[in-house]
Amino acid sequence: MVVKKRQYYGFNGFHMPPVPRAPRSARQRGLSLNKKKVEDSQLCAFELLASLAGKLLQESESSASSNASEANNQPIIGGGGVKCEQAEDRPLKAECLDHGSCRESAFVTGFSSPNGDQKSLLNDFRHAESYSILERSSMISNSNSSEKVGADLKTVICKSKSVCENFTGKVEDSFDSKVACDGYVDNGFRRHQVGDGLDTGGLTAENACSLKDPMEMCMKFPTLIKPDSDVELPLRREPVPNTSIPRRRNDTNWGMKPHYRKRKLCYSRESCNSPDKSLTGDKNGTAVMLHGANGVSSSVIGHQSPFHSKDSHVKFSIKSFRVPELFIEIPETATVGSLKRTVLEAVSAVLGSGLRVGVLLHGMKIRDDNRTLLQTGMTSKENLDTLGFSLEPIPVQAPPPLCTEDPALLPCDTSQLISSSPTTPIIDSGISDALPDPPPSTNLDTNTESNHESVSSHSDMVTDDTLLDSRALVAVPPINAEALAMVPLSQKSKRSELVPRRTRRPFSVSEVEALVHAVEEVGTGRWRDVKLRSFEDADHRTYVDLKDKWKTLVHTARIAPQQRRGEPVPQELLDRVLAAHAYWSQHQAKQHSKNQAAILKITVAHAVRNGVEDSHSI
DNA sequence: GTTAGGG
DNA sequence: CCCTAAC
Repeated sequence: MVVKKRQYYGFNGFHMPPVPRAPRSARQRGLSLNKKKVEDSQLCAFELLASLAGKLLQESESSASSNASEANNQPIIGGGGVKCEQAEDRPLKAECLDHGSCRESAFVTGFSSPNGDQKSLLNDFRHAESYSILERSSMISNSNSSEKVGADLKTVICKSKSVCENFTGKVEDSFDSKVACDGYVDNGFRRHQVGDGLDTGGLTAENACSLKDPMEMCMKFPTLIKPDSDVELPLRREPVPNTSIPRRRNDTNWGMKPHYRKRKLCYSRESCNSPDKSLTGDKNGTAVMLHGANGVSSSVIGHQSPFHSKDSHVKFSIKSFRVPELFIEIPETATVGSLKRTVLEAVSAVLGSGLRVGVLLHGMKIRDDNRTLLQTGMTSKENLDTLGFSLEPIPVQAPPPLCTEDPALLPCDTSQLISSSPTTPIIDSGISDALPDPPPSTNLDTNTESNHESVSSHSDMVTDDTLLDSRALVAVPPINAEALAMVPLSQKSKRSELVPRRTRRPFSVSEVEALVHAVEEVGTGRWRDVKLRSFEDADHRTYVDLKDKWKTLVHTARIAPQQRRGEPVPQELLDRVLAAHAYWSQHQAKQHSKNQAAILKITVAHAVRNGVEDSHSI
């Protein structure tokens, strides 16, 4: 199973950074290479949580009958995951059932080592307001440890009720969670919940342990987790504005960081590992957004419960949505408060402009709304892992320059999508980084992330996050679209309004004659000379006008007389036009000396022709 | 600023 | 005639 997972990630091209125990900094960078252990551990936590949650839900939902089979079959995507799930399932279920409320919320807080050294706790949370959170804190460190740990732990947060209920199969994702993590994980929140869970008597550590090896769980988890979801605006999230800032700094400590370079992988793993990642993800995500433009990817958790034969339902838990990128430029002297406001405004603008939801599977946007989940393959576990939702600005008028939203722009979309989607690895992050702005980051939030590493914390409000990430935050969508639209319009209007079209002044026969004569002498291609020679005093006749008139004269001469409009031009002049045009077309006219000769030739030719005719007539 | 062409 | 690209 693990292998699969890896492959999966591999597909993405990202390697999850291992994280488990090493200090974040170490992990993130150096360790990143070490995927296995760390990752696994991390993953496990999530997976466990997810799996547990999912199972609980499923069971609660489904009849008991399905359970056994499910456990076997359901393995989460990751092979390892499967086991965990299975093992876990029952215990969890039992727990849930006992409690009866499991579906409402299940939380797992600390996970311990597989061996049992570590403890894992599974808690039930019932507070509606609270969101269930799965953390793998213990893995990293003591759950008690506080914020940092929490941060690292970060993981999946769900709205307790809705989410939990929804969870069926696994829980994925997470990156996003960063926000969630921030908020909750830190501090008190986490503890609080934990405490609740314990008190509640929900799942206990024991249970958790029983579930399985944390390691395994972790392993699985990763698979579940999707990298793509980067940032998130957790729906649920409570605002924690004030705290947010401080936290972030803390977050940084947390160590999450972003690896933007591979956002996905980073996310996934990091997220698992630490909350930072989420932040990172944001950033990365942001970057991604830039590319893509649009949207917003969401961290989604999809659960599927294939087992239930009854009516198969696919459950999705959408933790958060990434906010479209916003670009914020603000003076260094601006206050943090103003920065927040600025970001908030930007975010509000984006959200307020109207959004539509996009569904991505395997990084591909599913545009056909008529397809069933089954048809799209969304019901399969594997696919679920790659499932993602995106918020896209509704194209208001002109499609934004970016490809962002418009589905029409496949490439862009794809890229974006891809980036967002966990499955596909994304490059953007790199780009974003590149773009970066060291400066901006510095200004804005230094803390946030000038380094990817430093993490921004999710803890902060979305806004905050946004800001942080912001180094490049731009609400691409609506704003750009409008702006774009505006530009063109304005331009058009300009011309008409500002510079009224000149009044039409048809050439008189005499003017035509003068023009023909001039062209015969200097040739075509020397309109300025023609102007000077024959229309010097005619201010309303520019050399461009003369050129255009010659063009029309040639055309007129070539068409049937009946087709000609306007004041009739003597055929004689039209003949001269054709003669001169033919001549100069072959001679490139340019030298005056030659011109003179040319003139003669032309004249002669013309005369000859006429003469011939005349002779005949005569 | 001119040319050359498309609109 | 306008608008632009290309000189």
